[in-house]
Amino acid sequence: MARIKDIATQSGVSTATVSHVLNNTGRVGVETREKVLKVAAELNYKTNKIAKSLKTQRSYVIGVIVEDLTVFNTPEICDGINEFAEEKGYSISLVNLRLFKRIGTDFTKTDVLKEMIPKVIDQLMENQVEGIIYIGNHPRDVTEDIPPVSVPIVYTYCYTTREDDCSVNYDDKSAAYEATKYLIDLGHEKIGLISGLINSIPSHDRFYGYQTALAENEVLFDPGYIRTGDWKIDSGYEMTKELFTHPDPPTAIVALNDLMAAGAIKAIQEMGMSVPEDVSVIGFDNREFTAFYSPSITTMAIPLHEMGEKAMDVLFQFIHKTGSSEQPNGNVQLSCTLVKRESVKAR
Amino acid sequence: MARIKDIATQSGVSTATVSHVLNNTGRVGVETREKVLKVAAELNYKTNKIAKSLKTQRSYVIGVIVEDLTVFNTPEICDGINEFAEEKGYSISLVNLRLFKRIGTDFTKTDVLKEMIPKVIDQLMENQVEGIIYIGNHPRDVTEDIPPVSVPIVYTYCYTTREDDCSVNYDDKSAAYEATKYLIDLGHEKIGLISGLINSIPSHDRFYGYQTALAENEVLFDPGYIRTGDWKIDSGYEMTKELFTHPDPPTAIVALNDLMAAGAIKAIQEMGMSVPEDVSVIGFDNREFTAFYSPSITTMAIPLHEMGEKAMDVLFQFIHKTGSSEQPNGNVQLSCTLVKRESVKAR
DNA sequence: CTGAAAGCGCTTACAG
DNA sequence: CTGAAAGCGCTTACAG
Repeated sequence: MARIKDIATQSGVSTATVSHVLNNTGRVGVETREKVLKVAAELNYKTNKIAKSLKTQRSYVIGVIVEDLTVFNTPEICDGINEFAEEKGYSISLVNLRLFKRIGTDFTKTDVLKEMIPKVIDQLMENQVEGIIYIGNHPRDVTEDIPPVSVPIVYTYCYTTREDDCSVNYDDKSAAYEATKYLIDLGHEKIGLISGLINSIPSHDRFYGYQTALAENEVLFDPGYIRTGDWKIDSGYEMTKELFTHPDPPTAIVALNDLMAAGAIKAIQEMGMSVPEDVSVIGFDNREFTAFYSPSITTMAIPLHEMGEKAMDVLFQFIHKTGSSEQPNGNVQLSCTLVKRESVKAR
Repeated sequence: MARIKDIATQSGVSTATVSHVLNNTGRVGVETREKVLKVAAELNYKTNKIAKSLKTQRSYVIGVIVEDLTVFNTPEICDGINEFAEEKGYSISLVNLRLFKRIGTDFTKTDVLKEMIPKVIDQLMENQVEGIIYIGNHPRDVTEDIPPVSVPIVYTYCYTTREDDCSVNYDDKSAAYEATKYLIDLGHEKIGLISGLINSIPSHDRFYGYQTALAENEVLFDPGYIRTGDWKIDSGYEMTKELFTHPDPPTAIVALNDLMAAGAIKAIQEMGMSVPEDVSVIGFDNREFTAFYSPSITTMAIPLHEMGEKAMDVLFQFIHKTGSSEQPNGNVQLSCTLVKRESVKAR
């Protein structure tokens, strides 16, 4: 590998001058400049960024910690980070906790997390990252799991209550409101809701959005239309069967994720009814399969790509501390988008 | 950030000695050692790996170039790389070409690739990566798209004909053979095949596997049972309808990917038949949705995780050049696994 | 067992 | 406009 010193000797100037022409800093005579550039090209010179980083104390790398790369939300968030980082000239050091494979979806097992996180943060710090983005698998408070860090850290698809730290998420309440409102506007008044696990924040917020939509549009709230699932397909199936024991069964169902929506559709079809002719079903997450399902499933798309971009944007602002007062903080919320497909029909 | 020099002054020894105790190199007196360790802990010392790398000329980082992180195969391959890299103490610098978003699935537009690849490889080289793994989106020859690199590079989910370079892939022929054989063993003799685009290597190899299975089991090959789709769901639907214009229509269909299998199921159901009661359907890829589909789809799982691990393993061997003769090379092929679900039934 | 010194490949005041 | 020199934070022969 050619070094600056090689260019210097071959072009008969000092390393200082070579550095200046390579970085366009300082005034260098035009012929000196050309000579140096020519030699650099001949030698196929590539900057040693390790050396440069050491001297300048800037690495231009950010650490991205993902709880699990193979969970559906993560690649697209990462993609957004990549896009923005590429623009800004940052490299990504990726750490994959592989959490799902290690502990499944049981986030009460945070001892595993508590043990891993400090280690991977240390690693990242040793590699001199300028900031960290932490991508969760499920929206929840991770403040207890993640120790304070001496570089900026922004959380996405999870959040922190730590002051000065920033998270970027999506707006669950509005999303559920919009989904419910969509059904109401289509003439539905008996709208079943299949919630996820009750101890989860999305379940709470989405339920709130559902209720608000009913209230604001003067549709009576009937607790008999509410069931609690566990996010898995089978619970959507079972809760739907239960919903249809109601004397005046729903004409539409909002499932709080796509898997339960698929379960709901299966149950409805099994009961001899058809989606959307007899019952409309709407999901949440816009998982890939919803487009392939038969019928294709109307669902709320989470702005994953935008969350990644925004997270990187916020991190970038932290790193380059723009005017002290404009410092971003708290929880940024991006909007979801309704993706209309075949599983919903006007009443 | 505390430096070795800080530890040295505070514990009254030289930086050389501090370095020795921190790295367990050289003999250091036990009380000196303890003193140094104590001070290091007090100062919350973290190695500056940038400085260490510069001196030792080893970065312990490998570059992972993915054609598109959001395409289904990529996260799981990455996950395998992560697992192995973590064990071996390597960091991952992730570069996402975002190819699908840039050019879709038209790999004839390789000019975009040809322009991007040298750039990202240069970046990686400037960051002093010790090796590179390139993850394709579709099995194809990428030799023309990727210039020679001065560090080891291994390809996965794509391959190269460049000598000394190594690719790791899965065995398409055996996989298709096994899928077809499975149907034959269940008593099927009229087995339709819906191929992907004809210019693709997987289409070729899988067709070969299908034919071999028929031949070896003395099932007559009927070209009337063969249709060519384009990997998309609609083509599976349409080709299935065509297959059923055959005077003696198939009792089972092998679709060369899961999307076309989903299309096939849809078509079969629409024609008033049932899967698997009337027709069995088998897919390829084990996409996530196949488990949620109704009926759930029997399919061939590609060993993505293992491919990632193996790629990292091979790269690791290149980096640490174990005995010259054992150098891995050529195309490593891993086996697929049949995932049995509801869409197939004995005849 | 321990330390002084050189050097990895860069950048950057500073002097001329 | 150009160069000599110091230094970023480490490691590692080498000498003692």
